[in-house]
Amino acid sequence: MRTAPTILHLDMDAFYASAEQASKPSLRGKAVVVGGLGPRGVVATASYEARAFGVHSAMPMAQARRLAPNAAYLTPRFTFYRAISDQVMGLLRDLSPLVEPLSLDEAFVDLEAGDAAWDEASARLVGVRLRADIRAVTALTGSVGLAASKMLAKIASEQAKPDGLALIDPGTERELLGPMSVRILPGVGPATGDHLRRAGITTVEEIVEAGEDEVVRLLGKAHGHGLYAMALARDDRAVVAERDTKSVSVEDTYDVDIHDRVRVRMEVRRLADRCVRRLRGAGLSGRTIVLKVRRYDFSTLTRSETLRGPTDDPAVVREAAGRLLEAVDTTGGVRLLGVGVSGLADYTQEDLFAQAAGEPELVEEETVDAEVPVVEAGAGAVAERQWRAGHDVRHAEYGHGWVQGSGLGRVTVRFERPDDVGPGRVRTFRTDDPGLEPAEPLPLVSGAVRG
DNA sequence: TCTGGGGTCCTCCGGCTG
DNA sequence: TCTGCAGCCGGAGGACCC
Repeated sequence: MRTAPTILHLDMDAFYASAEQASKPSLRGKAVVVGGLGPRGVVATASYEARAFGVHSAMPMAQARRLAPNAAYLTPRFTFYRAISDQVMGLLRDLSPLVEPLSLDEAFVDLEAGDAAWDEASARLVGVRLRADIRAVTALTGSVGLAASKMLAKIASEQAKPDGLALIDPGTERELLGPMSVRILPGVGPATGDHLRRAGITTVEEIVEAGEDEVVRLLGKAHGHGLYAMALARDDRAVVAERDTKSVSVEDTYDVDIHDRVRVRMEVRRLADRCVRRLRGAGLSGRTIVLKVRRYDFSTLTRSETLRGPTDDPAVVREAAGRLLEAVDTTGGVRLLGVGVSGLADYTQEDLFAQAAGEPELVEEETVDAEVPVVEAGAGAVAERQWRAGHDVRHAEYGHGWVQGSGLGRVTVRFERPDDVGPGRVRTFRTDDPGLEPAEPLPLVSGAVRG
């Protein structure tokens, strides 16, 4: 275990919501909630203003709306966030070749491996500069944690939030961790937390006091030994730059439970196709096909089948998923269906498509990029354009703006750009207004290159 | 109140095989 | 040929993370 605080953890502050606020001046300083807007959506990110009302990640959207009825509610724009994330990850890779992204908004960096820092003073300097660079390039803020291990660097960045930097001095770890809740330790979620609490253990200190044997008895071997070591601030997990994908899956939660068996079969086929498209996109194939079903009562079951060899043939995956479905009782209705492939191998089989005799080829999804407003054929002869809330548009006369809302043949647009100082003006159009068209997001910092 | 989507890892169980 | 056993693999589910 190293002795200098040269592991850096970066966590962008309320990332999706902050990106939306940076992109839309009228939302700055306001409660913003990003997540699924359907009846079964959950919150992905809430701005700090929304958190003041008690809104937080993973909360059902309906509950968020009761707590913060006046907040702005937006669907996520992952393509936009990914572009910003690429810029941030680029800054991290300038520091070291050992960068381990955990998600779009979080990463570990091994500063020693990049010769970027070797002691407390140099690490702190790197952190300060990094935060300034992130702000200059993206107009967003990130919090930085510095420590001698991944676990402690992550705890430090948590303490630094929002918009701060914290460094844990080597030698002070045990003292710092002791009084903290067991939930601070990686791998302790609600279930393990409850388990420990029933045994009278609520703080990190109490894990140490209970002793390794007792913790192993309570939680099992792998988890117990690991957790006891973490409680002693022992964590020598390395920063790993490249991780192989182990599985690829897609799933959909339906606004209304599906009861019709024919419809269920159709959805499973569609999901199988989508999954294969992702699989092939990543240049992979896999041996094990997994079907996931969440029933009306939220009970979830998975059924899997392992093939003789890896496949990326849509017909094979469709058939396997279909077979698995036949063994599942869906009377009562299903709220979620999913199809996944694991046991991955590093190749695709172009020619196998030809073998799917009589089977329809991969059907292109009606919306390839669901984040872009699309022209969709409606039930009638007249095509009606769908404008998604929060997405960028351009109007021939008024310029760049974003969709505030749409319905009943009308779409309301606020015309503003990221570099505007105050909120822009609002106009309402017919949804088929010929002057209105979808647009790409503008860079948050003028002059900055978007990825 | 009513619970997303995409992952990873661990545990347990049962069957197969040498 | 039967039995016991160890080890591996597949399948299912749970917990956790962002």
